[in-house]
Amino acid sequence: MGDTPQARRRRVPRKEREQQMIDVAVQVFAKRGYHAASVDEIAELAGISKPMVYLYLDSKEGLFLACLRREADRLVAAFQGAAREAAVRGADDGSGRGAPEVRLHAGLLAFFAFVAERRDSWVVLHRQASELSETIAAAVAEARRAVMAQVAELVRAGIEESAAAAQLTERDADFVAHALVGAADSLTDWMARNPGQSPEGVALRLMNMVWVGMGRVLEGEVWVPARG
Amino acid sequence: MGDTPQARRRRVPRKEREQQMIDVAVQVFAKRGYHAASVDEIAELAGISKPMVYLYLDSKEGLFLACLRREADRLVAAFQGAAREAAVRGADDGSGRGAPEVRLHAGLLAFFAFVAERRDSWVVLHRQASELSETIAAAVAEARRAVMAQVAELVRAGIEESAAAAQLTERDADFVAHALVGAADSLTDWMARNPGQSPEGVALRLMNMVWVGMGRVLEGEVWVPARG
Amino acid sequence: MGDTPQARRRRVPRKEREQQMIDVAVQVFAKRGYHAASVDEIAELAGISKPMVYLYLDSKEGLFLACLRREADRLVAAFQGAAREAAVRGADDGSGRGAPEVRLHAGLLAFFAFVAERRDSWVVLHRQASELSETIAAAVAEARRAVMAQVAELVRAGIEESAAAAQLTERDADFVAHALVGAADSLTDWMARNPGQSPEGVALRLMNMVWVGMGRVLEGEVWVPARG
Amino acid sequence: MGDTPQARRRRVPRKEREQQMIDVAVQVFAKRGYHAASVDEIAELAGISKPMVYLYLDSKEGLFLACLRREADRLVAAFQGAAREAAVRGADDGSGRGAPEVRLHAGLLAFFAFVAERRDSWVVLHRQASELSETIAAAVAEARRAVMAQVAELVRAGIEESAAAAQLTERDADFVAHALVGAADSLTDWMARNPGQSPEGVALRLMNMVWVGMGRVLEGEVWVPARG
DNA sequence: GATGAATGAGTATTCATTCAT
DNA sequence: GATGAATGAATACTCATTCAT
Repeated sequence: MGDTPQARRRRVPRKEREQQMIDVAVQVFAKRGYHAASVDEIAELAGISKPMVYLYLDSKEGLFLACLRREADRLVAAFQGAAREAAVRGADDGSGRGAPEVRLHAGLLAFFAFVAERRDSWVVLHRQASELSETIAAAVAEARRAVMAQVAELVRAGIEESAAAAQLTERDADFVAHALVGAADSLTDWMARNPGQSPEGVALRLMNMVWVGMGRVLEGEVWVPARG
Repeated sequence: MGDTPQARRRRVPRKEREQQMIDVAVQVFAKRGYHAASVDEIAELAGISKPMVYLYLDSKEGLFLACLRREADRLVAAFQGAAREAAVRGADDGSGRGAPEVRLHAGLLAFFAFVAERRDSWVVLHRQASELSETIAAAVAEARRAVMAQVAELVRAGIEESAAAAQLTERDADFVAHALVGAADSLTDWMARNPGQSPEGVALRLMNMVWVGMGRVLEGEVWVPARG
Repeated sequence: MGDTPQARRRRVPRKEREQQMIDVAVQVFAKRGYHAASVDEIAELAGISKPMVYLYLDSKEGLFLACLRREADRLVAAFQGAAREAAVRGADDGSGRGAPEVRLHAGLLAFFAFVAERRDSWVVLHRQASELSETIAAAVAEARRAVMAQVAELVRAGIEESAAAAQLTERDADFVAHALVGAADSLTDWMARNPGQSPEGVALRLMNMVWVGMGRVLEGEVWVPARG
Repeated sequence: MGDTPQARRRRVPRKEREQQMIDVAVQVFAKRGYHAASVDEIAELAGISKPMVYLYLDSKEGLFLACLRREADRLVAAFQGAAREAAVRGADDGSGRGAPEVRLHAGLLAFFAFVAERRDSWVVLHRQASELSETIAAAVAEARRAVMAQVAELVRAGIEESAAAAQLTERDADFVAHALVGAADSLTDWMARNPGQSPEGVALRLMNMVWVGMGRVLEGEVWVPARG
């Protein structure tokens, strides 16, 4: 009659159960998207019954929000933690805190590391995209690739004209294209929030920021983080 | 009692009806997201019955793909058209075609104009995000804003150190933050596609491209499109 | 106001509910045919909601298959049980088992008893015919009757020539006609499975089996089951 | 502008069009069953538009009835024609008409020939069975086979006891089993129409008719049609 | 703390049938 | 004689959510 330690433990404390649920839910939401994810599947994978989910997290929405909050906190903590640490390390430069770009670089680094390690968390935070059927997702990906290809080609052309061209690869052009397209996409939101701004203004600003930067880099100007 | 010409006509030719359906569908998909959009609503708003949708576009998926294709074609055409036109205009510089950055700038401009004019199309193409309930969408927006705020603060700090600081506003920092975050997000895909790349490498590249560019701009280096 | 014990209970164990569903489904499928039967109707008659049907039996097809299996098992069990019992009873004839014809007779008897008692089960097992509207069903029945009438007439003519005619009625001719037509119909499948067989061969075999048998019977040869 | 003779003729006379439709409809109804057959498919295969079907045959039901009637007439005509012809040929035996069994045999022969040649017609007339999905059809076939196998085994056992066993094959037992099962199935209707009859009575009658006949045949009594 | 049993409300999809030309 | 355009009505199936134990 006695439950062995290996048996799925009954009567697990609330906090622990909640974390189990959220762990599973992050995976499922990332894999299927919010709508397509079913509470049934999450409950089953978590090894508990549906009513528990509702008892602890209230609703599907509550469950998703819990995922969102936990992962967002983790990401922010990683970013902030890294930036602060860099500040502390840089504090001996006399300014009392690290240079902004050092902190920014540390934050970006933490971000990319987070995403590399916890893809699911990032997907839940930023893209509930896979809602879409495979057919549709493929069409979307194709459309995106077409845009990317055009941009990449222009970038490549720009690079070729530079003296440093030889050292630069296809992959570099691709990198710049991704950054550019991502920036443009995101600036879309900035435009929506700043109604007075004309497309002309936005395009010009973006060109200045990215193209000039790229040009400097090609001319040999390089930014490197100070030794930690 | 007479039907005005504007009254919803009966017995419209197939091609025309299809465009009507797609027009409406783009709006609804943009507003609700793929899953939450119901064929019922689309049919009703289009002033026709559901079977017509299925007769002409085959399925909900078919309908969405039709939207996707039409809008993607329009966007690509706008981008490409602008870039080519710029190339033609620039042909007298002796190179036989416009400089790459001129063409890129024209393309970006066309892109931002497209998005400004046809928000729905862009949402359908790129973000079926609003799948999410208002509550969730708000939480997502909040999370994003938190990230944005941190980045923007670092950017502002960087700007402040520059001599040109006085001329630069809150809005400029926000612009850079959006561009940076968007680029970082997008580079997430680039990382996934280039498995060897370390987060360190990506962060460094991004810093170089954006920060150096920003620095140059702050120092007065400005890129301007040639007079058309 | 008090619930009688007979009142439809809530929260019935799964196995029991499944049997209730199948009971109702057999009736409805028999009455309406597979396509015309609606899961809605079955659920309502069973006093439960549709999702329960899908939860327990998976799909309309699954529901039908469950009916099919249960009734087929019952029929086979009845046939087999009767045949075996006859074998046991006849074991004292020295052969160690009953004569084949005794067992066959017992099986046939069980079959006819089963069909007489559980018409619905038989209809589900063998004829999902009532798919057809009343009008069509009537036309089909009429066509069948026409065939039957012709055959019956020939049988009657055959009987009349025999000495024993006086004792034989209209009903007997009808019996033979039904047996003959049913046999012919079924042999249609046998033909399909034995491609080499010519219609001539089949017709001849059937005549030999039935007509000769009928002739012997008319001449007074009678088979009777041994006293049980 | 002139229509070539090969082009699908427009303006075909009504009777001809009707026959075209019925030809196609018989095929489709046989292949899909009544419900699963769609007027769309029939119209398309017939090379005309749906409204024509409704103009000429009134409704799906009307279309099916037209098929039913035409094929039933053909079958009855074949059966009757053969029987009459046999009667005429046998008229010189002095009775003024052929012996009943000769006519019956001729009719059966015509029937099996009809079914062999026009499977679709027979399916429409007698079995709208394929309404069922493949999965279900397979389960039904399996159930039927199980019954058939049991019966066939008893038949085989009966045959083995006979002196003539050596000459008889597996296929013969199968033939008898098909005839028996078909007869039993059909007698099910006879029972329903003759309420007083007990299962016992029916089983006994059937045994007498078939088993005795089989026994005679095994003992060498053979019926052969007179030379035509 | 935990769950098997149960459902209301909705959604995509299909099809026979008719109208306007 | 012939058809493209259009629809009302129905149906299988799903899912978040809640009771009763």
